[in-house]
Amino acid sequence: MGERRAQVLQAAIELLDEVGLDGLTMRLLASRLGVRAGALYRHYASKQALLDAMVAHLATAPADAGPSPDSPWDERLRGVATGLREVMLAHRDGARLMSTFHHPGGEAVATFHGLVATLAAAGVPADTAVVAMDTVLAYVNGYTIEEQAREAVTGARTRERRDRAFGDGLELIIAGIRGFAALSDSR
Amino acid sequence: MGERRAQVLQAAIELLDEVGLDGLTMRLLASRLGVRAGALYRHYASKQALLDAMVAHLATAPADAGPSPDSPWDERLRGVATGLREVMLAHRDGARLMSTFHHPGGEAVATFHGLVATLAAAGVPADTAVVAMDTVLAYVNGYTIEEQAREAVTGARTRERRDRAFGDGLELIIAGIRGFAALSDSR
DNA sequence: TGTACACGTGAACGTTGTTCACGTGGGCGG
DNA sequence: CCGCCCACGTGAACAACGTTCACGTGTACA
Repeated sequence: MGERRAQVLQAAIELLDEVGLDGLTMRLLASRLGVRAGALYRHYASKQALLDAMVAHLATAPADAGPSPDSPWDERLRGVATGLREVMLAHRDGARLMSTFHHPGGEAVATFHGLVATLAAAGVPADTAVVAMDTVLAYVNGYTIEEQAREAVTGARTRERRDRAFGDGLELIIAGIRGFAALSDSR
Repeated sequence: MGERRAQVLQAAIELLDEVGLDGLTMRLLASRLGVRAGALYRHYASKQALLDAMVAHLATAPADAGPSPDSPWDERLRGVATGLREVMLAHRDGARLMSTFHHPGGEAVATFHGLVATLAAAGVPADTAVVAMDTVLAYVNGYTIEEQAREAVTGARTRERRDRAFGDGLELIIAGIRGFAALSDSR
């Protein structure tokens, strides 16, 4: 059924990388498909619906490639954080796109709870584990949004420097979590 | 000179709180001032220029009310972080508004460097101090953007709960910083 | 008195998302 | 083979947006 629907979605994602979120207009997308703008509404009820579909597609694509099933909690946390940033950086205006989307996310909450459980098993109090996850997520979102906003203005730092800065901040948060874990665990 | 200019700015800020960033249109703002849309361009070259002015005005308004001039570093950090969040929460779509603005910010960089110096004086290595500030800022931005995005959809948690969650995450980061400070400081 | 200037008008331009009555062609059941 | 359905697309229009521009005002100052 939704074969054409998928083609529209893919074309939209490709166009996003070419012209950015602001340049992504229904008429331009239609012309890229050899079609008039009105035809797109056969497949998506609104532009927002299309954007939502794009986010859902981009977010669930590389859900795998995790660090490992049962590695130490800090390693898993690193994997989730860098993976989330990777997803956002993978496409132009990726962070801004994601932030326009409002959903708990079916698969996202699963890994979220899994990580919380892992933290708890490592000696972190349950409520602190939730706080830790929220903090890391907020950090990743905030860092990446600003990173991509800067990128659009001036090609400031190299990718390596940004990776390093991101990792340093992440390690700082992990150190903070470790402190709370140590409270109820003897080293 | 720019008397009318200031009136336009204030009306824009008031209108923002009423209709939100998406509802803030030049025509509506003009009608609020008993004027046609074209007249606004006598005072601001473009809508973006108006938005920039709004950000500049909102960001520099409550620059004072700091925690204290020479309190311990963690207390100052808390003050800056909660102050920044407060500024964003003070107006509807405040976080989104700020994120559309690209500037180092004259006064902002001053307090930034001041805080870095304070951290360094407290025993935190200079480069780690910079990382710490960047991390806190990214956290505050990320947390507040998502907080306000959620707020627009569903009136989820109460303000107190959100304050507490924000503070908990902040304490976690501060704990992480303290760990690095302890490395070169006894106790 | 006259001239400069700050301010506002009204109409238009181009672009955006979105709608709607209308076509068109292929596949499937009778 | 016929007829019908259905997915798909057209083309024109609508309302709203940011922005521009030639043209009017009044007030203040020389």
